[in-house]
Amino acid sequence: MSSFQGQMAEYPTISIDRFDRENLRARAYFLSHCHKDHMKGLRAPTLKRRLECSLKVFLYCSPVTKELLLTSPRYRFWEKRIVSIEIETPTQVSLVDEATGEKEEIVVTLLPAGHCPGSVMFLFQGNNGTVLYTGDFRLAKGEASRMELLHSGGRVKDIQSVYLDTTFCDPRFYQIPSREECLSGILELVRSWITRSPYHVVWLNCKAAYGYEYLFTNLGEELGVQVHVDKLDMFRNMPDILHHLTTDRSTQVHACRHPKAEEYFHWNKLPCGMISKTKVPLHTISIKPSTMWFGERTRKANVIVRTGESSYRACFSFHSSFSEIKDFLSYIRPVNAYPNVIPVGITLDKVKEILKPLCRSSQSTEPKYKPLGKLKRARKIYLDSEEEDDLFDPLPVPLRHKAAHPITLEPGVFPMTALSQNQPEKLMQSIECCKAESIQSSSLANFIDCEESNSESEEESEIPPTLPRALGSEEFPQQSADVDVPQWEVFFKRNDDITDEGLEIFPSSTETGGSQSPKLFSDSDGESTHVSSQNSSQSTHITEQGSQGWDSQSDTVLLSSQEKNIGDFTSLNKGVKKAKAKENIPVSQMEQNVLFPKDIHSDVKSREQETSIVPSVEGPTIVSDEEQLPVEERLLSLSSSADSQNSSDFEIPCTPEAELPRQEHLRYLYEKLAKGQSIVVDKRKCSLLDT
DNA sequence: GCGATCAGGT
DNA sequence: CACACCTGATCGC
Repeated sequence: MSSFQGQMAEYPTISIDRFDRENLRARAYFLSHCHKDHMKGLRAPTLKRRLECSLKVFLYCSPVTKELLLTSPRYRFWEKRIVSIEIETPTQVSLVDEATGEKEEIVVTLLPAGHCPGSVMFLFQGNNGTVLYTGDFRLAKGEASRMELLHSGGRVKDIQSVYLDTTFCDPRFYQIPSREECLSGILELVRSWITRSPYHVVWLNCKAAYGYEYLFTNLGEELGVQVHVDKLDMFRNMPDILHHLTTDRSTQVHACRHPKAEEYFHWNKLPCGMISKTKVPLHTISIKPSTMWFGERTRKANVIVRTGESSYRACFSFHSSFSEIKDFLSYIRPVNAYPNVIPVGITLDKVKEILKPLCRSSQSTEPKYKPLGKLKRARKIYLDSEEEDDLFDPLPVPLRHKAAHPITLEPGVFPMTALSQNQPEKLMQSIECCKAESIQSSSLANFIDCEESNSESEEESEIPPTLPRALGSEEFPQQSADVDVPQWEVFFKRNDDITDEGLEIFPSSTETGGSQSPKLFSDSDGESTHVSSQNSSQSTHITEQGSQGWDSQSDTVLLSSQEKNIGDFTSLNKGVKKAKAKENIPVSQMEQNVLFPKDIHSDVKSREQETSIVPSVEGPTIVSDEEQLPVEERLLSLSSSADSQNSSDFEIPCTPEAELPRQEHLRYLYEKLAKGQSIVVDKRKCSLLDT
């Protein structure tokens, strides 16, 4: 639950995700996503009144968030005052004090947050520096490195402060199975059940909240079923979601709700009232999405846990795990990181303590223990699972430079650039300097119910489903009206490369006569716990063979019985393969990748497209702050290389360390080490533009 | 009648 | 575990 009060130190005249108290004086409002805990005060009469007299106050959000928000009649009064900003399009916003006429310009960029439809992070750039408000987010490891607009000049931008979703920022929540793992687990459970007969139905016990849609759409796509929901008109302009939903109760997959749903379910009745189909009683199982987490060294267990005869919990998280947060933050390396959420069971100070070493300032002040007697560029032993397994020493300071300040503009919003969304991605390194030292395992069941509500319940829209909404085009003629059909993919990239690992635990065909429930818990490997009772999840906390390499590599594998077969590089290769399939990297660039080590989540980014903010339609010219550095030169070339010297004020090493070398290269390095040869790495010269 | 707050539930 | 909502009761405007 967000406890962010709405204002950031650097830009106190804007309010984000809070609309009460001090925020009533804001010059501009931002909404990261449509969950209630981020909308406090948004429909209060005080704000409504203020809006009536302050004609220059607007609410900025993503097109999908605008759509979802305006579906609710209670927020309809915002209609003329919401400005949707396209994802990944730096846009200038004028912050005007209506009393004094004082004006400040700020450039905001919306970055997909992977939390729910429409959810974004806000990157603000202005006179008080660059700050990132993450809203709520779930980003997989390495995803920050693929965000074009977090970078500039081939490096991560110089970010002063990050206002961070710290929901699971506690070592207790070290890992949460990936979206893909959870999805495929649920998928196979549902498949194994509904293929038994037309009378076998599944109730997805989801709470009133946006965020389950990607589950519905994936079930729809994989199983060819539509999901029964109570309402779908909010998605009327989102065909990719709408297509997989239905209000027809006769489907085999339900996500409908009812206050007495649990009671209904006890009597084999669905929340929508369905109890039989053509007079044949239904066989129903319930699947309750819950967050399951695993400690740092815990081998993952199944993403599905049976909690009763016909009840299951399925792993599902809207928020990044501790290791994902750590990866994100240590990549961004802001000067400051402020928690937006106090995780359960720990204090604000404790969270700050956790965040601090991930911030830049800590690097100079906190001496880090380093083992003595290292060989030059000696390989570190793989210690823990989620870490970067740096092949090389982390450099003390990541490269960064400040973005150029855009020129001042008239009030309103101006898209600053028209970057292609499909451009190849940057190859950026992850820098992992700080490993969690001790992870206390919880003896508690490691799941949390997944609930983030958004629905307005009662009197919801009577809008004709087909009518597109008129946008505030008078105010902002540069925004083409009625064309912003929200794109679901922007928020959740679907991974088309889901491996078939783990599928064997859900025999979809074999019919076991005895139990009504699908057979779920084959012991996929000797030690992973699997369960058919409620105490199961505790066993997932069992700490296993401390620092063995292989289990640390298996972080992308959850269900697999192949875990034990994972060699040193299996998951690396898999990662590369995934990235390739997912990101549509041009063949030529993939070929380049072969030549260089790369992080499993990194991709080569085309140089020519950098973060240069170029004029789009009528936007002003904002110049790229620097020339691109050739990515390739910063990669494996371990000999000294002249990285681009353009505009270089300082010589600072680039940060290639975090790229995980490819198998071939590792072997090469190992061979050299085995032969007693030293591996020489020269400091490379890179430019640092900011000061 | 409505909003804010709290207790209780999931 | 206690999330992040919902519902219902109470209180004050």
